[in-house]
Amino acid sequence: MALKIGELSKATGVSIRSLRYYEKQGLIAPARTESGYREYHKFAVEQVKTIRLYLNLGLSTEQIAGFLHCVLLNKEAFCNEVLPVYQQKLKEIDEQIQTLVRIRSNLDERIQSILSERIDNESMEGTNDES
Amino acid sequence: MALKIGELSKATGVSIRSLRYYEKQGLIAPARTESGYREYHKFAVEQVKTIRLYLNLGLSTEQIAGFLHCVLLNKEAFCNEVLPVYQQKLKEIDEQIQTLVRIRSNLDERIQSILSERIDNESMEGTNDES
DNA sequence: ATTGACTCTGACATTAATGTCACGGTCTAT
DNA sequence: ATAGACCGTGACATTAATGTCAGAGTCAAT
Repeated sequence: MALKIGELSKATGVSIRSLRYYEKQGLIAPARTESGYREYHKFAVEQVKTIRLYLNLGLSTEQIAGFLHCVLLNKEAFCNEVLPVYQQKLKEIDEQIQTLVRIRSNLDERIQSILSERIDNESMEGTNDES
Repeated sequence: MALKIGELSKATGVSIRSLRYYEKQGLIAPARTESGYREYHKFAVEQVKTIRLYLNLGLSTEQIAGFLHCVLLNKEAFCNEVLPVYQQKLKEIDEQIQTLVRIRSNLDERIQSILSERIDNESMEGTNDES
């Protein structure tokens, strides 16, 4: 009935290394056999998939730890810790997008500038570069 | 006439630590006094600002090293190494933006979902959460 | 000559999640 | 009981640019 770590890894596609890491970060707390092996209950599969879901949203293990115990039992809307984390993350992502878009524009202008200068000089041959 | 590293740092706003790092990465090669002090010529101010410009475009010191010697002497359009780096970076940035936009949408949906569920339950008091 | 400001090098820290390795114990099938 | 597959912990590596510290040498002004 209980899963060993290798079985959970295969069932979830998450590496053993990462499962141990999640445990150290307080995201999952398997029982132990007498000999020290981790024993995951079958719900752990869903639990790990939930952790992956939040990690894929760009949340840190620390942030996830702040509400995971609640969302595993309730709908997100019932967990007061979730909304502020989402809103904070949304803000960060908007800032990152803004930065990237600004860089993108700059880069694009430079590329267009180079291309147009090359077209201008396409008629004349014999130019060189790369000192 | 020559600048010491502290003077160049003040003139450019770049930390001494970073100036030494740029040197190690092959971006700038100051002369040395007999006693081992770095001696920058006055053009180094512009050179460092150029380095900062490219770093702010998100290029790595390694990428910058690939064309810096050329762009310090010519217009970008004359340096064949520049365009492929720009195009590669543009591609990466577009991918990053796509990823962020996708996460943003997901996050936004979740926030809206939480908010609407809360509005739905606004009339009924006495609910609780945070097991 | 001494002090204070400056410089040198080398090293360790930072971030976050994951990979990988070493060494040793456990379990299972034969 | 023994081989082979599995598991345990702990440690180091990864990335990239920068901060910071320690210990030592240099320079300029007094």
